[in-house]
Amino acid sequence: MIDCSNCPLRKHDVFAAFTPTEERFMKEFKAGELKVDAGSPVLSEGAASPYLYSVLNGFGVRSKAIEDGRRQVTNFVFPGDLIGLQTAVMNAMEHSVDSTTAMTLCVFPRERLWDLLKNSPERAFDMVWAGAREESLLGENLLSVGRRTARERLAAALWNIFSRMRAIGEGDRAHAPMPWRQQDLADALGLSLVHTNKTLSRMKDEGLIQWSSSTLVVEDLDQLAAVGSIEATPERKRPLI
Amino acid sequence: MIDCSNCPLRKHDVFAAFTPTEERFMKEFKAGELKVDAGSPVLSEGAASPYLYSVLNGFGVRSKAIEDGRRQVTNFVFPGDLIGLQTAVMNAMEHSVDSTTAMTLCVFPRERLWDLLKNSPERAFDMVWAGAREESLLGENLLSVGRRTARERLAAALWNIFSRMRAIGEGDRAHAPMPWRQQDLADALGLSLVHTNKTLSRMKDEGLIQWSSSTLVVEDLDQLAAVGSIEATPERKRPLI
DNA sequence: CGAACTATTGACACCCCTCAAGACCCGTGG
DNA sequence: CCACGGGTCTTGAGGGGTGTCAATAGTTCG
Repeated sequence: MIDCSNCPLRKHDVFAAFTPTEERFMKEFKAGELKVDAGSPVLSEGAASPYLYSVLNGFGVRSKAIEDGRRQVTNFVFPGDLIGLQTAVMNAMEHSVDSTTAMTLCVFPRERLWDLLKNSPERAFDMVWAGAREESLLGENLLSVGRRTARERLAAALWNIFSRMRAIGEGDRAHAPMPWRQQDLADALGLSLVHTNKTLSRMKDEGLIQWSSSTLVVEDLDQLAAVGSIEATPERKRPLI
Repeated sequence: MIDCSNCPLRKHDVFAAFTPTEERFMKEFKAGELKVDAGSPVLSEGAASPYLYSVLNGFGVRSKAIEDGRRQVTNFVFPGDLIGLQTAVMNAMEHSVDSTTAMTLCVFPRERLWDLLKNSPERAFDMVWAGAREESLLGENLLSVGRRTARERLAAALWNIFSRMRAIGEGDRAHAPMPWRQQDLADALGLSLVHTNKTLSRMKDEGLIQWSSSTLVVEDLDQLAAVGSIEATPERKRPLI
């Protein structure tokens, strides 16, 4: 039942397994696992949560909303992501997290965070790392939404999703799972659903991508990166310290 | 010369002064101070820096750029902000930081970060907090750029700037310094300079705001928040742990 | 087989961008 | 003191990218 193999709290050296001491420590920190169905809320904007989660498997979205219903998804959630850092460290969540597929989460009690920081500088580093990485992804998304055309945004977003899927070992050279709806993409890119759909159609017609039955097919990743005006840098896996 | 009074690395309890031990520790961590002129680069996207900075005074912007020159400012930089967390924890900066006014920065050597995390869980918490806060600000900005109209974006951005100025003790009830150019605002909001200017003019005509000679005047902050479709929540100052 | 959700497509409107020119502001040097 | 120059702000005209509305088709699941 207790499984730490996919826990993001070991970014200090992503290739290093936990030492026996660390493993024992982490198992003690872990409170259990949580399974949620597809399309369920995990954490809600404005709420405080006594728990902090890491994603063992499944996909989701982080999003923020305006009262009148407008929604912005700020990032896509992948296995290995940390959820609830904000609620752990501030008073409340500043964004919501919802599952897109069924997910299973690793549960950590927030009140033990202090012990973690005190007793394990490696884990402290990991959490700083996780925060910095999230900030970096948000910045990239902000650049897209603020300064790229619809076509570029879509290309960049699909490239990123493809890249992150590959990084967690999903899909193969040209294929990747694509669990999100067009509406989620539109909300992530600051576009309307209709325009997202039309732009996607055009990209399909051009043979740039294929997307059906929750699978994304990209023959030429570099071309996609070029269309998206992004430099195709793979995920940095190995922090320095 | 060594002054830690405005250092963000004490968010654990923002009202608590450093203990003598902590003070000694931080002074030892600090490598010196750096003064930069207005309009100078501090840290560049893609570069690694051996230093981490905190802002003692002055203002700046964080920004990302596309090769063809398009620029997105991701956040405004205020005194008390931490700069270079990404370079400290990942391999390189994912965004640039430039000074808007003259700034003086507190310099910390990156290679001593590990000691900091190991010896001071309070500081570790502070850094996690700083990262989470930055993420929260970016998320708010992303929501604006993706889902708000030009008018709303401007109102929200000015409200936020006003609010952050007040939080650091600048300005008074209705006045606040406004060091940035319209171009910076436009780049932060994903708008063109021209449209930013026209929308601002309209807001001035309506008496919603005044802005001249680097000073922002807002008589009715709540009205501004309403126009921006934001809930006027003040900065959270007191994290829980 | 129906219900609910998701994707697709067309028509039309408008918000915002681009281009372009001029005004203002301010430091520098003759 | 005034001319000059660069940066910033302002204003107008016109075009295009994207949003909204609305209706239909396709898909999934009970």
